[in-house]
Amino acid sequence: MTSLRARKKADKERRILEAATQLFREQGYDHARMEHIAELADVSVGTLYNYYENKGDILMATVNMEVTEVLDAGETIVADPPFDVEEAVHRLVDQYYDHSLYYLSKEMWRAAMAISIQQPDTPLSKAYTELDQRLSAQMVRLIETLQARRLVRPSVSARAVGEVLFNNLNMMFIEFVKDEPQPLAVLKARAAEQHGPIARLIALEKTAISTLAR
Amino acid sequence: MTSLRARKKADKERRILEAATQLFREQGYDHARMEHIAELADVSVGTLYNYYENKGDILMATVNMEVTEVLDAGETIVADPPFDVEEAVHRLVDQYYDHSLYYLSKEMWRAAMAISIQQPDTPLSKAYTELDQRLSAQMVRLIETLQARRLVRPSVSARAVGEVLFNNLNMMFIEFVKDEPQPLAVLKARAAEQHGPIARLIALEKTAISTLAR
DNA sequence: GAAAAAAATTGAACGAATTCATTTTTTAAG
DNA sequence: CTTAAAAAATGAATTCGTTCAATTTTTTTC
Repeated sequence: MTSLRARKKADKERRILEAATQLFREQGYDHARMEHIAELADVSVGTLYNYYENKGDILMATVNMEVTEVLDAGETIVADPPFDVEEAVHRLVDQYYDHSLYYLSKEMWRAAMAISIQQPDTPLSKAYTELDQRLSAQMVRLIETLQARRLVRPSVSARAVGEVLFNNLNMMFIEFVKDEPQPLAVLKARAAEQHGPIARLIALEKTAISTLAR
Repeated sequence: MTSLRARKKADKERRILEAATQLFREQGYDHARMEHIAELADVSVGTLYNYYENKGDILMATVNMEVTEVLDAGETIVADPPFDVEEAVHRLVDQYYDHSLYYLSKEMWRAAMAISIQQPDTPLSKAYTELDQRLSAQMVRLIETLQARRLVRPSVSARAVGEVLFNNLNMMFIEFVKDEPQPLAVLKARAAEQHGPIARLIALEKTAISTLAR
């Protein structure tokens, strides 16, 4: 049987995360006060620190849940991608992007990315970095799958191309969250402009080489 | 004639920047205390804030000087690149990387990148972002130059490929500074692994297509 | 079920960046 | 050269995240 202590603990951890996430969304990560989070979660400020290392850690817990969802959603596409390289890459990329602002604001993403860079050795930052690596691996697998289906030239290094594409979409996402007014549609359009030419470079089609389009 | 006031001001700004940079290098950005910087620069703490918006702003001033140097150094390579795509890309990338740790520690880079993401609208963060865009444009120009010399397929979009390569090297640099023990040589080797295949994809040579090597 | 041990909670105290009312210095006006 | 206005400098007060000694709650032991 789960002890009273264990139950209380799980309950409090959930309450803290919910309270914090609510405030982060409503007021932004920076404006949210630890005191206020504690109040909402019905614990003392000191208790917050028994559950999370610091304020950023609470944010990272939320962000990691979000990224995990994105990863799962991506799996569906990799399992059965469209029969066209450019189309397949766009589908995966757009799904990442569409998911990204569902739970988290740009300001929350900015804070999370800053934390993952500045404090890379905390457990939840490491978890975040690992999730990123799994997203990258997912893109690599997409290219591999397309290659197995003879849509991508066999001579291409799926690993290199997949990782480069991922790093590119990731960097573009950073620019996107830095630019508060930039709409999602603009991000997608810009990403498409860059991934399109790469996709056509690696595509294996009769028309591929003659239409290595600009 | 420059007024007494203007001279004093310029002198103080320089003193503050030097003091701060020294402490950031010696003790790390995080451990350096504003009080200590003020003391070294021979001004009061309050005065620091008449010259820079906040602690991060002082760091960004140093970092921007560094990036400006990298940009200038890169110009030399773009003006007269090696007659081989892969070689040319590696030269530029390696020069970026070699320069990066000359004045700034990994810890300083981490802080600077975190700041540029989290506070993207301060003047010096915007300047940093603009410098980054100019580095990206430099890579695009390298590809264009190679294309003009018939080393890169004319059908390739220099813009797309250049930007993708830059975003990739930038993202790899972020991973590098996050990973304190990773040596520069490993960063370069990993970057080469990814840029090599891309370079060979866009290279225009008799042997190009048959050696689209993995 | 009482006592001891372990775990969890608490909030006041601390540390460090930042702010701001006051004072000092420099420039401009007469 | 005085004096008023403007600019710059100052450091004490404020803010907010984080720490930690003391207290309370839960579990274990006998």
